[in-house]
Amino acid sequence: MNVTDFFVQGDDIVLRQSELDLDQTLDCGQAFRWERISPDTYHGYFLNNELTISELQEKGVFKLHNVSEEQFRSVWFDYFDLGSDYSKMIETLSEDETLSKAVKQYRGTRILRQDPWETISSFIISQNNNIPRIKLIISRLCEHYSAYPSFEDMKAETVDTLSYLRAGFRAKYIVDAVGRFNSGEMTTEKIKTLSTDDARDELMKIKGVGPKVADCALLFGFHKLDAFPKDVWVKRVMAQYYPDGLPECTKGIEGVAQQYLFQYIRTVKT
DNA sequence: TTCCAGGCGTATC
DNA sequence: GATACGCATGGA
Repeated sequence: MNVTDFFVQGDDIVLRQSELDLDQTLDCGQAFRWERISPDTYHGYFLNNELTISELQEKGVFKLHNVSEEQFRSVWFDYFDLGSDYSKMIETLSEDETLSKAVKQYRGTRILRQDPWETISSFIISQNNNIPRIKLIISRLCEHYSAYPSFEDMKAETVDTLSYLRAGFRAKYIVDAVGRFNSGEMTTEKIKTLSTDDARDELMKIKGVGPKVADCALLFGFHKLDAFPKDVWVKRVMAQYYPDGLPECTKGIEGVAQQYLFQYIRTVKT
């Protein structure tokens, strides 16, 4: 059992969590608003909350700078999914040979509990795009609004008003999503209550949201761990290692397995 | 210059 | 249902 342990130190929170790797968690293509500002430190945002987090010399020990205990408990504990036991999931996934290699190499990957609207809109931007440019487009959006905008904030946006994003053909998809949530046709509260399959069907009503974007939103924004986004990289790993489908040990946590396989196939030497 | 990037809509069969 | 192709943009 892997337990999260923390204490207050001055204005900071010191966190002990052996199953957390900042690179694999904050710079792995699940979130687009984190920047590595030094080898051991990341700076970024969740909604209107800003955070600088460093790993200390002692591995598995982190400092969350200028964070109160209240803010840690109410925001960052959930965001980093610190209530889940990743060592147990890793043990289960390691029953498979390829996954055991991926897990060994990328241990400390966690599935962040991000904002539903932010992940829906971010992964619309992600389609047929590369990670540096996705981050650039999202940074332009956040700079424009001084924070990640809600769909209410974006109510009046059109393809033309979004042209500064340089998002290309994706701008019309963002406008479509904004419209559906603002009209009340779609609500994140309702999607939360649906099964993964029904939630995917619901999200795919948005123009520009297909199975991959929907599954990313479900995994990273709604924490549905059985969602399994198949991007170009995961399709490669499936063709190479799992032509007959995922192994039994991934059942129920396919999304966690996916994140390890995504990292693995992007760097494995063949 | 051509190819590619955490895909999807549309046309066609 | 499956397959082919175009799509905005910018870096390699």
